[in-house]
Amino acid sequence: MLVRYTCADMNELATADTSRPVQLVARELANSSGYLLARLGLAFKLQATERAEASGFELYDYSVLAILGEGSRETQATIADALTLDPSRLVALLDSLEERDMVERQRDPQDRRRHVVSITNGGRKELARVRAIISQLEGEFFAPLDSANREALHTMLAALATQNDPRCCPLDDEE
Amino acid sequence: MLVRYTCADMNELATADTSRPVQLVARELANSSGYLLARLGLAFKLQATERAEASGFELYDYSVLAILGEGSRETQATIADALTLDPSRLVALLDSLEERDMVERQRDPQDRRRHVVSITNGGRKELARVRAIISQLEGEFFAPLDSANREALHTMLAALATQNDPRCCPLDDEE
DNA sequence: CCAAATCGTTGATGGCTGCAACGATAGCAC
DNA sequence: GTGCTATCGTTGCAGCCATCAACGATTTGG
Repeated sequence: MLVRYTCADMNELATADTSRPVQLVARELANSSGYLLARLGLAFKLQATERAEASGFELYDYSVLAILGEGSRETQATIADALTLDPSRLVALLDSLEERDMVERQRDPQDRRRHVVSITNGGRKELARVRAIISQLEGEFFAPLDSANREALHTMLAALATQNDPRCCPLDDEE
Repeated sequence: MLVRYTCADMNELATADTSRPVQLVARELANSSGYLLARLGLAFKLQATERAEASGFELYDYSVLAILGEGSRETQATIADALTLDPSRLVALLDSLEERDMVERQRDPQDRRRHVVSITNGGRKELARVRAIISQLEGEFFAPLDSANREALHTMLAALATQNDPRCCPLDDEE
């Protein structure tokens, strides 16, 4: 149940290599929803990374900005936890975002160990930009499904996430 | 659009950390089917890895055995290509599998540069074992969906794969 | 006032990925 | 037949990233 995927592969996929008759994975694997989930998820992430970086973003920037866009979080640890990200990795991300004036770190006067992180106006503008990029990608990626099916798919994914990745879906959610 | 996930995280997820009120990701992200796809795919892969390794397998072993289980491939390159895997990485995998007498490498008499790789009887038995493990995981992972929905989901994933990851789904496929 | 815990940060370490180079072999041109 | 080039599997190397430990600053609790 492998999922590796490289940027080179994405290019290869893009340029549609017709010289060799694309090698197929075992039907046994293609028949596994879990396997498809893993490969599609990785494919989506790589395309998102590609497009985001083409626009000067790191993909993780989007996750962070999206979270802050819905309200400041009390501590950096909460952000890292939501994203299942090592706190030390978050430091570099915030440094980068702060340099570009997209977020602000302020000492919490209540507890001076903490940094309250919040998004800036500039950050909101940039957030809108990346959001549009990702949104566009999503439109292309899910193009094979009509609107009703897309909604059905999302509902099912949310149900799976509720059990398998609670950080994503607590209870309810709607498109 | 981040997807990182560690084994530690999986444990954390397993032990159901109730001390802290699980931090949620932004609704904006949870509402993105692509984001859910990425996170669920990674979650599934990690759980699969965990269980496979608990039984003495490397997860990639399963991919390789599954492919060979449906017929020998002419060259190692075709296997690597199907799995979107660097040929050099495949070498180590096959070495390991060959040591454990699960696969055989034979020089192709037609073209002595090539190795024809095939699965052994022992390999078939081990393949059945891992298959059972993964199958069980899949049952648990997709438990939130009833049988009809699971089938619908698989059909949709297959449709997406046809466009976004042709190596998985050429045209038709059925559970 | 002291000890232990927490928060953000830095630094080091190990593992993995992807790439380049190599020997062996085949195909092709002449 | 003889080079030249391409292909195949393999090996070795080098960069990158995740993970973990440690540290200063600060808070909490006894």
